[in-house]
Parts: sequence; C-alpha cells; structure tokens
Amino acid sequence: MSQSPGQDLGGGPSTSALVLVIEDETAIRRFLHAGLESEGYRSVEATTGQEGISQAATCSPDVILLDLGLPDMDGLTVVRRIREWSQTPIVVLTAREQESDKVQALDSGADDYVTKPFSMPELLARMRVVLRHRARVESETETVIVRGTLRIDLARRRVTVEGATVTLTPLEYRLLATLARHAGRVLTHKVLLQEVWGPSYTSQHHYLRVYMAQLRIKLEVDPGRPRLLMTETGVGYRLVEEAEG
Amino acid sequence: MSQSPGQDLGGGPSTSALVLVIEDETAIRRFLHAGLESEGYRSVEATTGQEGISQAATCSPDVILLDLGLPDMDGLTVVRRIREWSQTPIVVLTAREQESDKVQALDSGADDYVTKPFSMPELLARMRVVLRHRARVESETETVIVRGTLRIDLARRRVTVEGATVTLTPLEYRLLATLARHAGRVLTHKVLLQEVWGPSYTSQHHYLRVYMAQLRIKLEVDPGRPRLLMTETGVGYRLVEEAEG
DNA sequence: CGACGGTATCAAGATTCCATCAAGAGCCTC
DNA sequence: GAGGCTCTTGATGGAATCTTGATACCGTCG
Repeated sequence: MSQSPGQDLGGGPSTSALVLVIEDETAIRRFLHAGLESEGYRSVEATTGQEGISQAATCSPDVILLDLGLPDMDGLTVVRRIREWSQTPIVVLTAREQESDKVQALDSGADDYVTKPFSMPELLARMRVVLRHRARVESETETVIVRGTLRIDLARRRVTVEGATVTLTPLEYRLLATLARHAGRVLTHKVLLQEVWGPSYTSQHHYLRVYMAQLRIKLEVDPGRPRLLMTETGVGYRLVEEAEG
Repeated sequence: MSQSPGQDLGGGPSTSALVLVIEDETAIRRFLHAGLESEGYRSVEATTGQEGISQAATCSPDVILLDLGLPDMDGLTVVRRIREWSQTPIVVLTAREQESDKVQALDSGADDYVTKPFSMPELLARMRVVLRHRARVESETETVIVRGTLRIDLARRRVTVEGATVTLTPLEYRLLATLARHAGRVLTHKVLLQEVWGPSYTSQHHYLRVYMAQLRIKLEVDPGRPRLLMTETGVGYRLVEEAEG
C-alpha cells in the first residue's frame, strides 16, 4: 500500500511530489530537507508565515509542512489563510503538545499534527496518507469568483463591488469566503457555523442571520432583495452559481 | 473547515455521523461510547476483528475507530481487509507507540493513528478531519437524476423543470430526494414517513398526501395526471425509472 | 346504486424560521 | 482612558413553512 513520491498519474516524465516546508529553525529545515530528498520528494522552503502563504499560492505544492511557532505570525492564522483558497494538505509540525493546540490546529484546517521530536519515518508515513487522499480528489478551487458586480479574490483576500474595495470584518470575510468556496451549493447552517465560528457554535443560528444581513448590506444592490446571497429557508445559505440578469 | 456529525442537505430528519467502534476492552468501549454520544454521534460496536469487518460492510459507517490489539486477528489485517472494498476512514487506536507500528498501520490504509492514553477532544478533532475529507469527496460527486424535463441535482440540492429552478421547502425536497435516491422502486408510506419526517411519524399518512400533491403541482406538467411521481395504491409512491414519451 | 377504503385537493391556523434594529461587551489603538 | 471597531446578544415584526381539518374524488365490491 505504500506509495512513492514519484507516483505518476500518467502525467509528465518525472512528477515527484512537491513539499513546501514552512519552518524558521535552520536545523530542523535541514533535517527535513535531507529526509524528504532521500525519499525522492522535491521541496521548497519558507522561513516565515508570510513567505509560506505566498509560496503556497505560487508554487502550488502537493503538501505543506508547517511549524506553528513562526516568528512573524500565529501558526493557526497561517493554516486558516491557506485554507481560505487552497485545499493543499497541511501537516502541522510543532513542539507544542497541548491538547488544545492540536484541536485548534486540526479544526482550523490542518490535516495532521505531529509533535517534536518526531520520527522521520512516521512523518513520511503521515505524508503518504494525506497525499493519497489528495490523489483521490484532485480538485483545484478557483481563487477568483465573479458574480455580477461582485468580485471575490480568495488568494488576495480582497472583495470588490463595481471595482471598489469593500472592507469586511474578519468574520464577515470568512463567512463570505466559505460560501464562495462552495459557490452554487447550499451550505447548511451547521456547516457554516462550524467552518466560520468553530465546532462548538453549531447551534448559534442567530450569528448567521446577523452576519448574512451585514454582508448583504455591504455587497447587495438591494439588501432587501438579495440576488447573490440567497437564503434557503430551513436549510442554510448559498452564493448564486452564476451572475443573473 | 471542520465537519460536524450531522451534515444534512435534506437527506433526512436527523443524520448524525455513524461511528463503528472495534475494540475488545469494555472500559475503553464505554469511554468512547460516552464521548461520541455527547458529541451527537451515533455509534455501533464490535469486539472482534471478524465482527468489525462484517459490521463495516453491513452498517456502512462514516468512520471506523479500530483498536489494533484485538483478540482474534491482527489489527493490520483488519485494516487491509476493510480497505479491499471500502474507503471508509479508519482511525487506529492503540497502546503500541512503536514507530514501525504506526508506519505499517498508516501504509496499510489507516487514515490516522492515535496512541493510548489518548484525549477524547483530540480524537474527536481527528475524526472531524477525516470526516471532512469524506464530506468533500461526497459533495463533489455529481448525482443528477433526469426524468424528462425534471432534473434533480442532489449534490447542489437543486431542482429544475425545463431549466427553471423550482423552489422546494425543506420537507418537499427531502421527500423528493428520498424518492429520487431510490428511483424506480416503490417506497412504502412507512419508509417515506420514516425517512422524511422521522421514526415517530410512520402513521401520519396524511402528511404524505399533502406533500406529494404539493410536489406534483410544482413538478408535473399536469398535476392531475402524474407522469413522474406515481401512486402505488395501498403501498406507497415511486419516482419513475425512465422518462416516458 | 351506494358504501367504503384509499387518495387528492384546498385552505386556515399554528409554528417555526428569518431579517432587522439596537444596545452592551470586549478589544485594540492612540 | 477615550474612541472606534468588532462581536455578541436580545427584542420585534414579518415571511415562509408545517400541521391539521374539511371536503371532493375514484375505483371496487356488495
């Protein structure tokens, strides 16, 4: 069952998986680099969260190894930022062994959590797991969604209406981004609450109402008659599939 | 990004995820059962590998928790046997912390590996990870049923007649979706009521009549002479197998 | 023909769900 | 600590949906 990084799904000549390593400590970075190389993976490195996020966008890696303890920004934020537009598997790599850290990272969108000191064989095995998931679902979500005058750029985290930038609060943006990532489909109240607020808020339907209203005020031409953010009574909400006339 | 025990696109009254627990030690089984129940998961239990494998086949769980140290057979074998025909996520649960065990289990097809003593919150978080993978796969599988001018897109929860979207109430949709999932077959009153309204409504035949009439008004060309939603007098209802001329 | 079991249709409460306004709490900046 | 922004929470009216009862239909059988 074990699967080599050089797995070739009928593509080009040498398609070894590309690993993005986001890690500030040089020693560990070298260690990882050596281990990955010996298994035939190609790797790209970043030493800050900012750099990591932009690398994730530009070099479209097959898997991301992320140290939570970066100097410039919170690791969880890095996970969430990447998840806003990318489904690339993320394996978190950290010295923190606290249960709450693990839960938070996993709920933020990480696919696995390995605590230092970790063993390279185990890390590699866990990478194979997330890679074989990915092999099954090779889907690239588009990063720019346009619906009429509304434009959502998930990678740049920018929302414009008729060309003018709309400033959204963090929660407003997350809600909109979640809907945008699944544009055209209904997302249930529960799913939305869980993705935007977290697993323990699944019954706070009220939050959704307030924030959907807020988004409509900022995005819709006539907030009373939404044409973009539709409500599916008793089920949830939906961002329209196509711009309508 | 996390996924709750109950993602529900109108599939039924209360669809919480089903967890198969394969564990021989009673104490741990109880502990797991309690933890799962408090999060709203339903669970099924097996105490041997054999039993576990057959349960995995019969009750089609959403995720499997598997103890590697079963009395009757090797845990790895259980993983492999299940993987021969099923993609259901498997989280391995064991006292063995040896690196080689982990690697073997993961490479055999397990999706995660948690060592005892484990914390329930962490286990639940890891379950959410594998469940949301699964949810993504499922939501991207297109299931579209076409009968003449009627088109039912189960993934998008969208119904159109001659291209025009028909707005259905939650109950209307659930009823239609249930019929559509078993298209061609007769569903008895009892089954329909149970799937759509819940187990305690199996005698409310009246509801069915009202809602079938409603669906026919919205979907049929001539509601008085149904060509799609057929009545099987004394038995139940049926969505026609093929579009008829 | 008339009764009967099962079915279809209609419409009016009852209930649930949704949009909106607004005030208070928490947090960060200055 | 003042001010601004954001998030949480409560209250309210209104819309959509569900439930329920009354009534008409339709074929079968006595």
